[in-house]
Amino acid sequence: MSGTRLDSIDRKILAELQADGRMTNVELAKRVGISAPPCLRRVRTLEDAGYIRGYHAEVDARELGFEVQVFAMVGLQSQAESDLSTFEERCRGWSLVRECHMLNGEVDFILKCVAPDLSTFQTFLTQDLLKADNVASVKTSLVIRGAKDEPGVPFDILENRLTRDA
Amino acid sequence: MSGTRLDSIDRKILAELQADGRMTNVELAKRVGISAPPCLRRVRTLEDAGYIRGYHAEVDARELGFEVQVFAMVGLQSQAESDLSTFEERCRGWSLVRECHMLNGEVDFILKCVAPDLSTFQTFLTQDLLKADNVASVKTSLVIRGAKDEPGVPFDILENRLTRDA
DNA sequence: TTGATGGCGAAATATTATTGCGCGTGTCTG
DNA sequence: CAGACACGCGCAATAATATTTCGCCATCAA
Repeated sequence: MSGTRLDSIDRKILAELQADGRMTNVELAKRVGISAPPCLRRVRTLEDAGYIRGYHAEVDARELGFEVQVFAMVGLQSQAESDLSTFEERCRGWSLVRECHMLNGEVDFILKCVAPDLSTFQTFLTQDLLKADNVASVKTSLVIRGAKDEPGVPFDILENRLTRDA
Repeated sequence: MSGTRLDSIDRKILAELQADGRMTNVELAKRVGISAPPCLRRVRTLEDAGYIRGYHAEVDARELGFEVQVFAMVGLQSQAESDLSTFEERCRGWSLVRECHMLNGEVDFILKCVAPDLSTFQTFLTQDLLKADNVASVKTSLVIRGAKDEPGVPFDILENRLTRDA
């Protein structure tokens, strides 16, 4: 399944679809240098193998009224596995929390949150996050502005590293 | 242009396309309860108005060999606007840096980085980031595991807040 | 050499996107 | 209060795209 290695065409496909997930299969085929049918087969294979997890429209949060973006560093009282996963489960249930990553170091978790305004976030912070079981400390930092926001894979590096094989 | 307010159908469209950016227009139309032609027109309008910035395949970084994910908190020596934007420009040029946000508080920037392995990241850290002009301090935290990663807009909250109008 | 395997591309078919047009609804205006 | 207008819908027709089918060629192993 995921044991199959990717060749340079597969990587091009992934790079193109990461950049434009709604590209037509004909267009994609043209760009990667093969015809449409095998191109579509490769895409399906990449999807099935889990290289492509899904497709998403990038929606402008600000235009929709989500003006505020906040990073929250969370420290827990207990780092027992069951307590960690309990907290993670909580995070998954909070709509304002868009990302939750467990970290090494002094802080246990970093959360990326969005909110329509500061008071909404403050309410969430005091009523939900700080009151959650096992939460010892929360330090928040407001995002003043974004300079770069391109989640995903740096395919330029991939090509350099793999020029040897395939 | 973006002065036009969205009705509940528009919001449904955005929510659906955020969840599945490759949904066919017929399927989308069915889900939001209108026929295909007006649905497509709405999508185009939303794109042109900037509500939809683009479409992207979600690629599994781990499968592609990017095992390491790191948050880096960066402090600068000077917070003069020109120095800030110089640093931001640098970040845009670094492939390993996928996100760069300016923060309030003690730290000036938070960077989300990916790398194939720890040594690649360490090389980047010491050779590039720490050597960059104006960088005063960098604290890094390795991501141990991800509990939630859904960049985007929490449409469930949007609906609750807007049930009044439209 | 020969048979099996895998991937390609041309052609045919099924889906989907897109355009053009007439209809109904709500609003503004005389 | 009627009529003109603007807006957005949906039907039907057309264009583009996706998807299947099938035969060909290269590679590899026996």
